Amino acid sequence: MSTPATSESTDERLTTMGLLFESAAGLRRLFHRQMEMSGPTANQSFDILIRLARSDGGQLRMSELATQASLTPSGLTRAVDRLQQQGLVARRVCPDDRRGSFAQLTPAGQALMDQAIPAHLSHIDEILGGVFTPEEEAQLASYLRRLRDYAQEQNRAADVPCDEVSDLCPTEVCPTDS
Amino acid sequence: MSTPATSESTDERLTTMGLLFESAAGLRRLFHRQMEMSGPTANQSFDILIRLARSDGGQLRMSELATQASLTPSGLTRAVDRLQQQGLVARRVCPDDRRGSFAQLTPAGQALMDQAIPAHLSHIDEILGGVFTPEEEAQLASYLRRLRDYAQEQNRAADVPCDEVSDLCPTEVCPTDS
DNA sequence: CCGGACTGCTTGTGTATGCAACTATACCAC
DNA sequence: GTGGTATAGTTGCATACACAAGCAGTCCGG
Repeated sequence: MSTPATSESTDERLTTMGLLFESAAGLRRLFHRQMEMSGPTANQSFDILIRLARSDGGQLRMSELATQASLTPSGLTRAVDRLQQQGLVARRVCPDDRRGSFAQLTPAGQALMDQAIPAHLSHIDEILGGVFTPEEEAQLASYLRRLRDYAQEQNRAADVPCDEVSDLCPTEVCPTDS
Repeated sequence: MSTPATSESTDERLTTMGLLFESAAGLRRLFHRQMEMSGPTANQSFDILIRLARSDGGQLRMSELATQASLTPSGLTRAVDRLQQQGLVARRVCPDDRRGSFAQLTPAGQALMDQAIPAHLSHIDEILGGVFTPEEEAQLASYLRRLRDYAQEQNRAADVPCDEVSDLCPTEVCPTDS
């Protein structure tokens, strides 16, 4: 709202958004190549596996994993199906809530990640280290975090048509967790 | 196992990369919603249409458009097929090179974009204006541009395996195992 | 307890995409 | 010209994803 739609400034902003999508797509492809080289680790499955590997006990609730991986519940179900077929993860029923499931790395999955993650990390190091100074890197991360949080919040608000867009949702809460 | 831990700095970098993908995915969803609201304009087709709208004469070579939209030639062919079916773009044979095609906005496509772009721009303004100061915004754009250019360069280099790598790839053909 | 609303995940279906193979045109050496 | 190679785009096929509907388990007010 801060800026009226002067065609020049909005044009810059359009470009900025384009840069975000293009850089993400470009890096995704880059990682995709590198993965294929270093093993049969499926492309986008890696995103899921690495989040499990970084989680305590190598497990995560399906819904949490879906959020982290930017997938819908449906998409995550299929993705975990595939990984399960490959023997890399297993489903564990959540003892506290029997509706829920954990996805958990199997020993094979853990071993695969132990082998694959270092290459990935050094690839990332190469990219970020080659393009940014440490300060720039930190700043970029901060900017991106703001964008992500903003988008997440907006998306969540849109998902819950609850009492709707809060024009009049004063102290009344849509008390999302966290 | 519980701590695959390499180092902490690489862990931060992993997070930074994650933030890039998450923010892009989150914003993509956000735009997707907004588009559905304001018209039948297909989600990802918008990305193609807007690039045509911003190009001289509302037309672009297929290959150029594919690069800009982060699509493979195949993906772009289908996407343009769909838009053509909807009457929003047309294919024009390139007079200089009869292998090539232009994708060009039809009057209907132009009209649709004239109507749809302002809403999109104000949505972008709302996001960027709400999250960043102008200086931050400019800096973010600069960072993202570096990333995009790096990724594009690397991907292009990888597409042409034998020219650049020939140092270590003597007379033997690049051994694509499998 | 009992019924209804809600939540977490899965399944049915359609679609967008990538890769590999193919066609048609262009370019180059001779 | 003719043949070989490179380039622009398209097609066959497989896959990954989203949306909507469905199902089981949970929670809550009586």
